[in-house]
Amino acid sequence: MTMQDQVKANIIRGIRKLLLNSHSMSKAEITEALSISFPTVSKFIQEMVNRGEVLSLGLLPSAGGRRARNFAFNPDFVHTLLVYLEKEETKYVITDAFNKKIQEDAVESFLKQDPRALSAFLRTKLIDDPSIRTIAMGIPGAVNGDVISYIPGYPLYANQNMRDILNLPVEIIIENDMNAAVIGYQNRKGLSSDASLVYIYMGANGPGAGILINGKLVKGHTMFSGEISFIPINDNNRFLPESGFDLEDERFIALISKLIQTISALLNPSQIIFHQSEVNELFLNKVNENVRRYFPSEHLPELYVSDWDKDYKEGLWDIAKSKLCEMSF
Amino acid sequence: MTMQDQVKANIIRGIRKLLLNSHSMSKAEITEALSISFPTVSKFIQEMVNRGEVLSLGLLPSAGGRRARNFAFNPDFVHTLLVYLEKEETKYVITDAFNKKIQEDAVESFLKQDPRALSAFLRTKLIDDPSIRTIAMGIPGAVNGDVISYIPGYPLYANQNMRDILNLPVEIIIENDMNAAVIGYQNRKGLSSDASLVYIYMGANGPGAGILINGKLVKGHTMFSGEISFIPINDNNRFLPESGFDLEDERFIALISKLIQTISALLNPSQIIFHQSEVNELFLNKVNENVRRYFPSEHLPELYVSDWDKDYKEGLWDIAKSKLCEMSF
DNA sequence: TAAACTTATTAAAGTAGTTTAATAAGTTCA
DNA sequence: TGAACTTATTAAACTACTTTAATAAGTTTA
Repeated sequence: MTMQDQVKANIIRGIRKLLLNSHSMSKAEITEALSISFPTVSKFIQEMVNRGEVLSLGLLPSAGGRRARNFAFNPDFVHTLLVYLEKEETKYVITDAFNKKIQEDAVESFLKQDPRALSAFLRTKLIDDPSIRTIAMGIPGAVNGDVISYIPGYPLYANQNMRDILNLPVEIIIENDMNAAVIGYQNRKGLSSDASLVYIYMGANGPGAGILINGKLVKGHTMFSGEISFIPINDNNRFLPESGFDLEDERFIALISKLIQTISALLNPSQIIFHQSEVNELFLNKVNENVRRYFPSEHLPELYVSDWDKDYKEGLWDIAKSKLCEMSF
Repeated sequence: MTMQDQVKANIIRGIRKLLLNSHSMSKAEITEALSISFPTVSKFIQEMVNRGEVLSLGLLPSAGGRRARNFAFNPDFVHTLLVYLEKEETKYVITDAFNKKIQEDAVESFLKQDPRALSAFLRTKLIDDPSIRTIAMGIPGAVNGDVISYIPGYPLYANQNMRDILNLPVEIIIENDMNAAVIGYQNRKGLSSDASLVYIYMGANGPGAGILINGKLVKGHTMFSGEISFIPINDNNRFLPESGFDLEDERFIALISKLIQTISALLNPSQIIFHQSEVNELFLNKVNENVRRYFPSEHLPELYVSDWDKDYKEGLWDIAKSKLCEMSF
């Protein structure tokens, strides 16, 4: 990719990102936001209008002079198919360019079946809605590029290159569910793009964490990061609540306290987030108080509860949206 | 900074980086390495030669056709003053553009004195060698931009903006010593620019770690990352070897094993590095064997010993070199 | 040893974003 | 209500990197 192709790609990505994150904008606003010249914005917007990607929305109220023309991303220029592969069921959502639901449903879990069954199912969705240009999938396993490198319990998906095996005529993006959730949280809360966050999920199949450092996902050398059940907090050299998830139990409080202390000492993130169905404010207050006895409080992260499902849903969309900004139409 | 200024800065940075990392290069080699056109390289090299930044070194042997002209960065175009602020003494090195030592000495520690004493000292060095354009300082404390945000034991330096208080007519860069060491290690070993490494130092004043994730230093929300003494491995909710640093002692082996297990479970780095004066191969083998009992061995990092002093020295230079590539002359 | 081939460099034409000037379309105020 | 001002858009001149062509300076081979 030559240097001016990169410049061009940068401009298009910038314009798309702005338009996808706001209802509508004028050329002057885009010029200002991207620090590029008005004529350049004008040229690119014209091209985007020509190919139906951007809609010209008429005139904005005057700001003291000639009224500016208003532009918005065409919601139906591209649709996205978001697929959530879960143990009990496979959820999917078809959304427009602004993440507005067009169709939503849950079907039998494909994780227990051959991936080709999933491929066939997705193909029917692509035929029903030819506007779909991207499929983003969330997976309860480790992802390395297009490959599922580790997915306990679902051998049919282990070490599969999903792009190859699904073999569909659209962009395929896969991501680990915890990683998607932490990205979703970051965006839902409007946190900075270089945030450092750790999202903790106790889960039925053992705990896990999604880790974002300097705004980038921490995947690890062998895609094994965030496997907090292997932190040797208990006597058995693991981190697993033998006492169960009893929010009143002192032992459970001590366990989570040590986890937080460990993460804080090593990474010093600004926030640690828990699933709202797993902990409550009272519990976190107790934990917070407990950790302060052993750790300087000015360096402790904020402890928050959040809605994991919402964060996960949003996160997968954010990942798809980033891809959308990169695509060429 | 407008878009084409960025393009220009990118090109200059690219050329400098190449020339500073190789003895000499032809224009064609630079063209190839940077994916920019020959005439553009030619233009920039010409400018750099004109201002004395680059030397024209004559003709290379023929590769089957017309012989190419050979270019190299002028070693004496800029000198750098590297300052290592340590407890017992302050070391400094003046180096040329290829990190060749021009002058080296150790003087009384400035950490116990007012920073203005350091300023006066550095000023004499700048007068002695007017080629010095950058001062890079390594500090046993947390650094946030130009500010020393935390430095136990040296209250005169705490919360000082070093750029302001030193008030010198050159670029000032400060970095934590552990962070510099991990960068130095990365470069000395020629590791990839997105490596994930943890450098562990037991130290006299308590242990610390320099953490590099996806090629970026992890500094933490309040510059408190890597404070591994606060990891609650012992019963007292800390990580401090009560048994002393006895490499034969089972308790010490267990302690380090748990530290490695913790780091691996959370971050899954490719390497964990120890100081060669603190551990030995035999000890690390024992630790490695120990961790494998509780942690999947395919996800364990490689354990290495390295020369901390060399890594630190090299790291501070690498940081200064990066700055040098950004500067305008 | 001269024609054919290779590689490096320079020159000229092409492409794409920026800057500046001109024009269009509003608002404000005497 | 029209002169002065404000903001948006378009047009033209400018700048800078790329591409292609021409030239320079070697090597190889019949």
